[in-house]
Amino acid sequence: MDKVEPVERRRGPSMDRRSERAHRAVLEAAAALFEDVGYARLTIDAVAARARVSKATVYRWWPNKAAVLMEAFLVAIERDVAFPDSGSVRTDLVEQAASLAQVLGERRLGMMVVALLGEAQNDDDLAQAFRGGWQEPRRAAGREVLHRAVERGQLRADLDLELVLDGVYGPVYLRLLYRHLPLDRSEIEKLVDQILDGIIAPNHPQGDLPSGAKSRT
Amino acid sequence: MDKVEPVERRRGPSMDRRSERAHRAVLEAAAALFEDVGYARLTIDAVAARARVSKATVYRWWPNKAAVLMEAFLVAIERDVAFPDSGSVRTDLVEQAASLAQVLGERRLGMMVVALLGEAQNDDDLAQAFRGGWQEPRRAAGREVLHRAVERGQLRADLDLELVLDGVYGPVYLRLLYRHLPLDRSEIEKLVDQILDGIIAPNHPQGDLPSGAKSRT
Amino acid sequence: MDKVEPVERRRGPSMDRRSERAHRAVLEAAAALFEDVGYARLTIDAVAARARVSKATVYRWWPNKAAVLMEAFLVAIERDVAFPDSGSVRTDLVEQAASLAQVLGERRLGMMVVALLGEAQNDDDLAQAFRGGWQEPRRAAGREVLHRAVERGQLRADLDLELVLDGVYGPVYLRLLYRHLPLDRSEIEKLVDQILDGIIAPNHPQGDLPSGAKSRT
Amino acid sequence: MDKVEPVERRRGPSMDRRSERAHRAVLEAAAALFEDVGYARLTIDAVAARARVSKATVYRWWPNKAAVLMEAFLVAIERDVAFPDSGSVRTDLVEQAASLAQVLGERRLGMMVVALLGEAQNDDDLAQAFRGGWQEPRRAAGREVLHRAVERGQLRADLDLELVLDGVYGPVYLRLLYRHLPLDRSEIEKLVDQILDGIIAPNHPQGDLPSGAKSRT
DNA sequence: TGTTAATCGAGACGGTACGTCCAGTCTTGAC
DNA sequence: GTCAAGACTGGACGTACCGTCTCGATTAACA
Repeated sequence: MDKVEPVERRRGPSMDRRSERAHRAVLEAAAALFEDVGYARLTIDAVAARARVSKATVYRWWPNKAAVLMEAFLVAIERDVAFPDSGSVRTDLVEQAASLAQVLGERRLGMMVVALLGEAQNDDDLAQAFRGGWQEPRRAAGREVLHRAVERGQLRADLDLELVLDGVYGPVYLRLLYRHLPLDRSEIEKLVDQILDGIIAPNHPQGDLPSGAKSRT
Repeated sequence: MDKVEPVERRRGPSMDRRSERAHRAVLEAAAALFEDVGYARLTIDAVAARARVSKATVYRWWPNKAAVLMEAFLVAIERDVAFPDSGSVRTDLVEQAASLAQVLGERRLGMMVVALLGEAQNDDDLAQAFRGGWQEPRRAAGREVLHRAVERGQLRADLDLELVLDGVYGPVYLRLLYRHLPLDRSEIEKLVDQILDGIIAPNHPQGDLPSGAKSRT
Repeated sequence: MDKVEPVERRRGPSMDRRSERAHRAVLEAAAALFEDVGYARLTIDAVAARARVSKATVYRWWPNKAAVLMEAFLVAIERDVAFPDSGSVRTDLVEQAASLAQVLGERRLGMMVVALLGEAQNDDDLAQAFRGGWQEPRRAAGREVLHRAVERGQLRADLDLELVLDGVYGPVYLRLLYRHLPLDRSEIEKLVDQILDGIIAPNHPQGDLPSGAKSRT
Repeated sequence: MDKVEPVERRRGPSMDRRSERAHRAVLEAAAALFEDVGYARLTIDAVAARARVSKATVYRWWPNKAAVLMEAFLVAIERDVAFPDSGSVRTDLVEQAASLAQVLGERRLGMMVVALLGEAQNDDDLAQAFRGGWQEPRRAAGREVLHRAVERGQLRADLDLELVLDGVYGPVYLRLLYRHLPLDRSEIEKLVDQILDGIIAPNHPQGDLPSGAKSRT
């Protein structure tokens, strides 16, 4: 991901002239304030004040606080995308799940994701920016890892890769957003093992095994 | 679950008698308005007006709109908890995942979950009510299913059941809250199969199999 | 004038319940601030702050700052209307002109009149309130004085009383609003004499005397 | 009045060349917009936009919108000054009052006078420009007329000419700015007659006639 | 004729106030 | 004695202008 190009930014011949300083200051202020007070109590007034920028300037470049926060989030995480290729699916998946867990596990970023997810339910522009800037690049990386593993014969050929991706990322999200239990490195390894190997007891006659599984014993 | 007893509800001597109509009307109004305008634009004023109740009455029984919505959510879903016991893990897990998908897939309820999840990040009372009224009962049912399967020898004995629960519920949440892809019955079945059986190719020499898996070949 | 009934005040069954304290405080604050900073720099924010009232309360009862100021003005001057009846037109007119001069000559009130006059050019509600609350009562008093004088035979019977009123009040306004020259009591007396007696030289053959005047020599 | 030389105009070496088009365009735009929206809603932004001139250019030549409007007003009326000398005071005064009434009676110009009068209350530069560019030339013309009439013996020698000027102009202002009654040519003639001849009934014993008047019967 | 400094348009900037909306508290009058 | 009705303070909203400030682009007078 070379450059975040937020959907809500108006483009024009003279856009470049706009104050880079103001732009950065707003994003930093938004991130800092978000950490202090959370999304609901975050106000554009406060962001503008902390960034020593006028409110009008904020509204000139972003349509609402969700958009500001989205860009702040994307800036904060954009360097973290990883396309590992160790030759081992297991290692690569652990790597990716851990990278995701690192972002979501950081209090500030995790809360941002929930907040943005909430807003995106009612804001298509936001949803699109979220998907394009955050979700899809990560899934693309995961898809790549899985694809290579299938080609190497490490994974079954008949997999629905999207479903596998959900199988890996879903539990990470769930743990870190509900925060019902911690998710450290060793848990992530257990999770990946579980996904790779399945959970059924070996050598046990299962009355209802699916075709793929049946052939395995 | 006989009765939802929301933590945030203040109790008083005459509460049960006088407020019954008002109480119900508020929850109905909140649910209806939420559907129309979403969480952010839902106002206590509007709820009170629609319920033909004074704002003071709303504040007498709930501390804020998140609490109102939480109770409305819990009322709306409480009949849906399922403790299936078909004798087959696969069937039971599909049943439970489908039950969850049904709730989250219903536009109104799914949005409520995200909204409440967002609010709960900064509101411990809310988080507790959410866990106690929604999340934990469902996990308990799932845990029960898994426990029985382990006892029957259908699942491996060394499993971390919490991690398995996350493995089942996580993907369902992910799909339905990000809405990147649909999740119908057949997808749910594929998901459960995938979890049960794992995804590694059979008979393929995996250089990095975990200990548990290694012993299986 | 028993009661000022500002046009912009919404009437309803529960209007009387509104906080008398807030109402008074707003008018006082508006008058005080007007004196300090003038009309253009008078802000509703400042009025609300000084009155220790929320901005919403101001806007609940008045549509804009001109309306607030109008009511403040009417409250400030309403006790000053005079219906003198000394038996002498001259005395009565001097009395009334002096009363007007006293209001307009007071820096704060004079400036209010100009400001309100300016706003009233583009605001019919305001113009009507201004006429009804300020201008017309005073003209009515003047009309009464003139009418009695005509009946007593002190003034010519063929006068256009409205024009006479303009002849008396006009110069007072002009002096006090342009402030080109002062207007003290003795000037007012000279003015009234001038109006009563005219300015033509006695016994001088005027080639163009009007009919009424001609018969006078 | 050869040339309007507004106090607020900054002069520079090459001003006359470059700015001519812009200068005129601004004044025209200001006048046109004033007519449309009135003083309060007239904005420099709008003036600049309509004149196809940058805001900076407006501020380069005028300190504020009042100054722009003042110059627009002076440009609009400067050709209207009249120094009539018909030999008859009555005719000359009617002429001058009518000339004033023509300006004030034109909706746009009348509103400008009120607006400028209002602003001038708190802006000495403006007040001075108003007096020098509008008020005083007209009064000078009136003073001249009165002076000649006194010299010819048509008016009493003991008059306070300033008070007489106020007596003529004041009513015209009052009528046209309050707009309580129209003021056409015949009304103006009646007004001048009234001022010249006075309003007291001839041959009526006035108990309180002033000295000048007493000697007249 | 080509250089250069003044002036221009465009419009972003930090501010201030606008007028609206809602949160959450409090008062009143009717039932 | 409760409740609806709704006024209240407080404070954020998003908008509109203010007056200042870069920017290039244009231009007119001088080199």
